[in-house]
Amino acid sequence: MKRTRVRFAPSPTGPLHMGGVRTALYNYLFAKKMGGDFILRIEDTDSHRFVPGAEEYIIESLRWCGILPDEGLDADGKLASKRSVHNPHAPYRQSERKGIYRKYAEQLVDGGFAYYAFDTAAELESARAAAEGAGETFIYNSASRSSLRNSLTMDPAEVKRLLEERDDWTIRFRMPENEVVEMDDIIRGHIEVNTSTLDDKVLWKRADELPTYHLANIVDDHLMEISHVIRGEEWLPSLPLHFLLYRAFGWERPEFAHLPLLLKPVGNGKLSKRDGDKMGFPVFPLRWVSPAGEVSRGYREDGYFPDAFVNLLAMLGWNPGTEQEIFSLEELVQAFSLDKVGKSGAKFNPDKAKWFNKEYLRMRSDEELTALFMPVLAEHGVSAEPASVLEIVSLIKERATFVRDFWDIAWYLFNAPEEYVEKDAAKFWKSENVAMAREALMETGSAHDMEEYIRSREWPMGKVMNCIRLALTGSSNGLGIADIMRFIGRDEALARFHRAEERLII
RNA sequence: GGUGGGUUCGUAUAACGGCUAGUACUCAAGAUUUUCAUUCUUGCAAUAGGAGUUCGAUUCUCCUACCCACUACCA
Repeated sequence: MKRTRVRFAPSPTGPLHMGGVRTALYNYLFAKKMGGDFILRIEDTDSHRFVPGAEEYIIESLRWCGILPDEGLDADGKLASKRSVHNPHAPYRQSERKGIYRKYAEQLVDGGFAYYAFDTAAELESARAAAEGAGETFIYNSASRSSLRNSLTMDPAEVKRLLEERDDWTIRFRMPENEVVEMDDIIRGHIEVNTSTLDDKVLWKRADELPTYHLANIVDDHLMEISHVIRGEEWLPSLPLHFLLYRAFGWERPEFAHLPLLLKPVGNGKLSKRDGDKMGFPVFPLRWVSPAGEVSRGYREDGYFPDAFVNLLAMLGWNPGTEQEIFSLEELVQAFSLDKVGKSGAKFNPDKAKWFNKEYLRMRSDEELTALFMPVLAEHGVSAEPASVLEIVSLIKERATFVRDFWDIAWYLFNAPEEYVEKDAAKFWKSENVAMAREALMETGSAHDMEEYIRSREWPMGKVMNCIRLALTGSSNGLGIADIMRFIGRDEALARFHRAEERLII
C-alpha cells in the first residue's frame, strides 16, 4: 500500500490564522495516525502579495503548537532549499522551484489540454465590463475563447511570433465543453460538476515566469508524492479543475478531503482578523506585527498553553465519537479520523476556548506554574521564596484560567490593600463586627485559634471573618482567612487591621 | 447573477432508519464554604419549513428558505 503523505501548503501573504493552524493540525494528525509523513511547502507564487516575516511566522506557529513537519524544514528550522535524506523533494518554497513548472504547462499545450493566450489585462477587463453591461458574466471558456486572442484561434506562425516578441502571454487550461466531472471527497462524498460552468484558468504566466496556484499545486503534489490533500472548503470549487489537471497529465491523483470553515462567533461569515479585535479574543496563534506596525494579539501572548490551543482547535469540526474532550496531541493522533470530521462550518466560541485553557492550567504541576508565576511577581516588584509561591499556586490554581490571573487572585498576599471596596465596607465594616474582629485578632495567635475563639463566643462567623477579610484584602472576597494569615503573618494582619480602622469610617 | 457546499439546544457536537433526541461550554437556581471562586446537584434550551419513501425519518429522496464558499495573470 502507498505511503501516506500529506502536506500543509500555506501562502506567506500574512500571519497564519487559527483556521490555517487547524488545517495544519488535521494534516499532521492524519499523517501520524497513518504512520506517514507531514510535509510543509510554501506556496509563494504570487510575487505581489509577499509579506516579509510571514514564512517565519508560519514556522514559529507550527513549532509552538508542536506540529512540526517531517519534511520541508532543515535541521536549523529554516525551510529546506537543498535536498537531503530528510528533505528529498527540496526545495519546498515554490518560488525556488520556479524553473520546473513551464515544461509541465507546455506539456499540456502539446497534448491539447492547454493553449497560449495573448489577451492583455486591459482587453479582459473590457470584455468583463461589456458582459456586465449586458447583464451577463464573462467567462473565459469554450463559449468565448473562439473570439479571443489565443493559439486556438490564431495562425500558428502568428502565435510563434507573439510568443517570441511579447512577454505578457499566459498558458490557459482548455476546459472541456459540457462534460460532467465526477469527484469523490472523503468528507463530502460524491460531487458532480459540469465543465460548462468552469473557466479556462491561467496555469502559467510569462510575465513573471511563475505558475499560478493550480498548476504549481498539482505539479508539486505529484512530484512530492502526496497521497491525501486535506485543505479548506474554499478550495472545493477548484476541485474539478484539479481532477481534470491530473487526468490531462495522466497522473494518479491523491485523495481529497475538504475541511469545513471556521466561522465568526456571532453573525455570519468566516472568522476574520477584525472579529478578534472587536470581540476580544485572538485570531492568530502568535502575536503579529504587520510591516505597517499594526499589532494583532496571539493565543500564546494571551496566556494560552499550546496544548490547550491545539486541543480546542481539534474539537472545532472534528469529534472523537466519545464524550472525551481533553486530548493530548498523542491522544489526538490515536483518536483522529477524517470520517469524524463534520461537513458544516464551525462557529468559534471564545468561552469554550477559555474553558480548555482552564482545564489545562489545572493539569499543570504546581512547580511548572510557579516557574511561570515568578516572573509575573517580579514584574509587580515582588520578590518571594519559590517555596512559598509554590504553596500559593496550589491554593489558587483552581480559581484561574490563565497564569496571569494569579496576580489578580492573590496580590494581597504580597501587598496591603490601598483602598477598600465601598459596597463591601458598607456591608461588613460595622462597629459591633469591628469590635469582635479586633478582639478575636488580638487575643489569639493563629487563624485556627481565632476561629475557635469566635465559635466559642457564638459570634457570627461570617460577619466577623468578612470584617477581617475587608481589612486584609480590601474587599469581601478572596481566599480563606486562615490561608491569608498563614502567608502574611499575624503582625501584618494586625497592622492591616489597624490601618483599616484608621481609614474606614463606620 | 452563476456554480458548488452546508443546515440538531445560543455555541461545539452525539444519536452508522428504531428507548423520553445525549454530552460539553454559556446562563439560571440550589447545596457546600467565614466571603468569592472551586466542587456537587438541578434546570432552561434543538432536529429550518414542506412533500415523499417506510411499520417507523434527525438520518434516505425531492422542493423551498436561509447561510457559506468560489466566481483574478490571489492563494
